[in-house]
Amino acid sequence: MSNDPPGFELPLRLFLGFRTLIDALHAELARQGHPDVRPMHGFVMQAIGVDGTTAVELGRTLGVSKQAAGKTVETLERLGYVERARDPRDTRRKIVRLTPRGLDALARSARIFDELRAGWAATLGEDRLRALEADLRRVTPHDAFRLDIPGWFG
Amino acid sequence: MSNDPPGFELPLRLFLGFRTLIDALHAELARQGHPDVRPMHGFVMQAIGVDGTTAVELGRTLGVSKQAAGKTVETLERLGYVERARDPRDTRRKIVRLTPRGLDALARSARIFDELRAGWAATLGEDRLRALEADLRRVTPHDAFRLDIPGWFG
DNA sequence: TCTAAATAGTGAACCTGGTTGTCTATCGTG
DNA sequence: CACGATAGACAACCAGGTTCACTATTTAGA
Repeated sequence: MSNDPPGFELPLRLFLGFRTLIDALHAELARQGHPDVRPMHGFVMQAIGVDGTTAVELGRTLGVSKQAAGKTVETLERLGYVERARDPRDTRRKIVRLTPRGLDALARSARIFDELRAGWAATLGEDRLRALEADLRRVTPHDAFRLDIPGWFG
Repeated sequence: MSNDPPGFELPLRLFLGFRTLIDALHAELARQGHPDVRPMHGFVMQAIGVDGTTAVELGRTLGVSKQAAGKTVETLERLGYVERARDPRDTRRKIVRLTPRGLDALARSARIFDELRAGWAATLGEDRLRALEADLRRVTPHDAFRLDIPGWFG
């Protein structure tokens, strides 16, 4: 295997690919009226989803403590992307829901991601891109949406 | 293109692939006597390199302020992975060098990354993996080592 | 040559996002 | 109906990032 690329290139390229897409997404999102949504906020809003959730549940989804989830929700609330309301069936709970602005950001993100993917397809060819996605599916955990991105660094 | 996978899967898979490798690396690194080196430290040590560097230079390489670079060097120093010494030709500068322990961690990382890549090659086939790497090279910035990973989140 | 600009490092104050521990209010069950 | 489990909030702390300000040294130019 002495002719193989060094192993460290693989994680590097994966990360650069990820970063490239996320940076492009947020540049475009800023252009479309969402300049202050940070990469992490996108993932959090995705995790909140259109049906809403609670801080505890969100923390579990994202793999962080409920307090950390609560703090992030607070900042998202300050930015106008989510709102909280008491659950009438269980007054301990506070349902976190996306505001129209939050839903707009989410919808735009989905469209922009599709466009970015189309850009890659134009460069690589649709078949190569599909192969790339298929290969990645084989070497990554199957339950896609458990990213617990926040804070896994450090 | 209505039959294409949704665009958001691509960044997700790239990130999961990256994360999978990094997590595996650090699990193995911990097993091999380096339990307290964090993912970010690995990138920083890689950026320091075998020849050493300075805080300012390191900051530029990593895309963070010199103060931030300095702080990270401090913690790495506390952990015994780097040491600092004044540059005799320019007494303003302090050269940051990897200690033997730092070099050991770096060497082990390289070997483990190679092994992890071999694992992917066993799953996907060497040709598919090479194709994946080649495709990623085409859609990511060419100058590989400018990751400025620290803090690009948030 | 000598002064002024540029550079290296450091410290302080602050921000974000993470942690754990503690506390209260509410729910649900034995 | 009392007690354990759960939801949320608050505090103290940590890591790593930022900017601003400052000192010490080097370098370049009038």
